[in-house]
Amino acid sequence: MSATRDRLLDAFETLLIAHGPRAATLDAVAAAAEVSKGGLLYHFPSKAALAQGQRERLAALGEADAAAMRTAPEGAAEYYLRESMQSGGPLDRALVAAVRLAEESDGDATAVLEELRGHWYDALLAELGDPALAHVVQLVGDGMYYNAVTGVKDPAALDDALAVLARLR
Amino acid sequence: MSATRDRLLDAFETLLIAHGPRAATLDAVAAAAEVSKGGLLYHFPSKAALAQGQRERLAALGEADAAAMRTAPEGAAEYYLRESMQSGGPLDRALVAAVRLAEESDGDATAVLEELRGHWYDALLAELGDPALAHVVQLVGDGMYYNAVTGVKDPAALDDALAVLARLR
DNA sequence: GTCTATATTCTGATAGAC
DNA sequence: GTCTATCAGAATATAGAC
Repeated sequence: MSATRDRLLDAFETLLIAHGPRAATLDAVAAAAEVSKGGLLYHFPSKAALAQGQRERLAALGEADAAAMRTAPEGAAEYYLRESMQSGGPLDRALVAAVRLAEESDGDATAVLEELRGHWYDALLAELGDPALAHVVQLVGDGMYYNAVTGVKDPAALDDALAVLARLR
Repeated sequence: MSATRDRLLDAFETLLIAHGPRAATLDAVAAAAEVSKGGLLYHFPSKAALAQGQRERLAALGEADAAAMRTAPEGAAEYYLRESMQSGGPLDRALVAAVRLAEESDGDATAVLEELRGHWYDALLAELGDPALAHVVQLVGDGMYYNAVTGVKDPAALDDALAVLARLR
């Protein structure tokens, strides 16, 4: 993996997260990665290729995370909720960036998000044993993400979610 | 309220929902509303003015909805969860459009979303009486929205959420 | 209130030098 | 692998006619 290639993906994600798809232009990405536009287009021949590179990065990080859930000492559910709140890590960044791209109607990004959702649900179900409960825990995590994505602050979310979860099992 | 003005806001929301902020150009909005670009710019002198018009529409619809929650026969929580799943109504459209705009930075859209969130939470708390539970119900609703916004299908969400909610009270 | 025409800047992409 | 130069088309916005 080329270092420049990774810098370009980092810059692309940073712009998507901070200012949305409209700001994530080839010009802006190249400038943020301190490369010329020509340099960018050597690694990613088109904007679609850049988006695809981002999706591949997310898929790799997401699958690793689903595996980590299953062996987490605090259990898959708590690991998942904690992860949903946490902001700024590589997975979180890749996920928020992909959500921004998904809004551009690209069915490809939605497909990756949907597949990862399935992996996370399976890990939750393996721990909790209850499909409806696993589903609701996942929705709570989704809700935390939703707020993070829209910029809404909700600091008490994790504590309240864990408290209610404790009452349910 | 001018009819053309409303048609322009409708077209703006439709484009934001279907294809994201990049597709919601002045040209495209004007064409979808069957008005010329000059006609659009008479009603909304800039793109920022168009976005502001959309935020005002959302604020009005959202406040009316929070009031409706408090008098809903099935109770505020069920009303809220059902509303979060429902797709295509005026409030739903305005909300999804505002989320897309919120990503373009501009704290203004986030401020409206945050304020509406507060109204909905107050209505949930008034029915449920339990802050942590009200918070979790809201997060589940947020989660349903998150999936709707990213295009992920999750048809069983409402039934599972209502089943788990029944166990909690 | 709505239109057409135009100015200006931005955006994605190509070509070719180094 | 990276750069500069350049192009065609799109985007926001203005001016002025009707």
